[in-house]
Amino acid sequence: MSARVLVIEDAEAIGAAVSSALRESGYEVQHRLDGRQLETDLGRFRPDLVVLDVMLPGRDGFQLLEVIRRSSGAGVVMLTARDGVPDRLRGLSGGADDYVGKPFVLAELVARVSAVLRRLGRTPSTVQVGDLVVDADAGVVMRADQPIELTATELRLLVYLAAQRGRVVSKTQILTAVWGYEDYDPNLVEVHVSAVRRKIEEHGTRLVHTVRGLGYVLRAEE
Amino acid sequence: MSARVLVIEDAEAIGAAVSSALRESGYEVQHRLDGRQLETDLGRFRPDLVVLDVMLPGRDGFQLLEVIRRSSGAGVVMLTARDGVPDRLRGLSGGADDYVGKPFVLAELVARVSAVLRRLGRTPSTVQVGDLVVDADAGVVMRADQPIELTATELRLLVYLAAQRGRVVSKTQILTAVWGYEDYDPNLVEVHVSAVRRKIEEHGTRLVHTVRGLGYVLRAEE
DNA sequence: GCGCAATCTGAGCGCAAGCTGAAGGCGAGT
DNA sequence: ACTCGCCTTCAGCTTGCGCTCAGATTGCGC
Repeated sequence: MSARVLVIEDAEAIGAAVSSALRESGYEVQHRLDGRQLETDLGRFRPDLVVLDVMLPGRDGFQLLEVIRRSSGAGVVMLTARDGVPDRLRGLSGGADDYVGKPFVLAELVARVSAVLRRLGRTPSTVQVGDLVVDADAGVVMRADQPIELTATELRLLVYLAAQRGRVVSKTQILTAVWGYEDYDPNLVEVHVSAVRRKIEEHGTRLVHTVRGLGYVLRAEE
Repeated sequence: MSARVLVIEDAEAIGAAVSSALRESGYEVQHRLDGRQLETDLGRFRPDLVVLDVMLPGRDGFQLLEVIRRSSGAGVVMLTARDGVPDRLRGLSGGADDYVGKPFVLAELVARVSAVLRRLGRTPSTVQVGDLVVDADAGVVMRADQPIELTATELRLLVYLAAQRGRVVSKTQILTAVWGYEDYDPNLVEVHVSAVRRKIEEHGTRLVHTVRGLGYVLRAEE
């Protein structure tokens, strides 16, 4: 069900932060400090996607990228230092599926990882909850076959809730996943949940349920 | 079975309180006043998680964090003074799995420790007792495949009982684990146990058993 | 069986959590 | 420069949770 992501990043700090952010988004994650056992990991862990730092001790990211391409169908998202054009071009021409320039916001990386996985078909692009269909790739939301117009933020919020459907997510989780914030402003989430509700529940039953003191769930029944 | 937690906190009082709260939640705990013998502890005690104060004599929390990351797979929860943004960011970018700002409620710390351990896969996320399923992560409780609506407090209480299933827990233990209270008000626990029972035992057998003079147990049979 | 302590539970109140309409500010497009 | 739409902040309102209390009930010790 949930996709496997291998993170290769020698900076402990970043690697750990990335790993836990991805875990919170529901992926199964393994973290390595270098690419030494890459071949073994590809065989054993069989990741659907690899998050790859460019600057690594031993073999660098581009060498590892080739290894991955040669022996696995995994997607690759590269972390390039300082969004420099040279690296960028090289990464793309080397066949990375996407790249993120450091420093980056965790939420952005998670979003790109999800996008690549969807493109590869490893993650369903559309989620259905009752008569609501959320197509994260196309950015389209339909309720009872009627298209619904959402703003960018509302869409990100709903996509996140859809990815976590059936599970209660706290406002803090939503804040970090959708906005990448660290500071806690519950009302910001409330306002946008309210907006989403107004649009998707206008002609139908309640889908975004409030769980007082805990957060929100996207769920059809009850 | 039970996870090992290493607490490094120079304030005796706080360290002792944290340790005993964690012990009451079923963890095996060791408490150190500084990080001098951290490497030894990591090797001998092999903690699954380290609760780390930021302000410490000798090496500070961030230095210790690096040591832990380098030589152990343990999770890390940091205690940052006064929830200040700088510390907070530094903690995250430093790769802590979570952080708790002082002053904090014991129950919150325990909850976060449990959450991190679950994420790391050291503790099962769902507990099953008879036909009752408690998924602490998703915040969902089911009885005989029927979802049950609990309030935040009721859920925390049930999650705690589920984590201790089969073991008799006293009202004091429940109070510190769920509320973080120091003062003893048995009725508070009784009221909420009553509420939980009403909801989860409405269409089924008794699960939360009273053990007069001792406390409560979550158990299927008898 | 009696008495007392432990436990249960219904009721009500206060307040924090959550909702939402309104307004300000900012960026994009014209 | 102006407009338009979106994001965010703010403030007042509503809701329902959690706590306290008190009377009922249970079970243990003698």
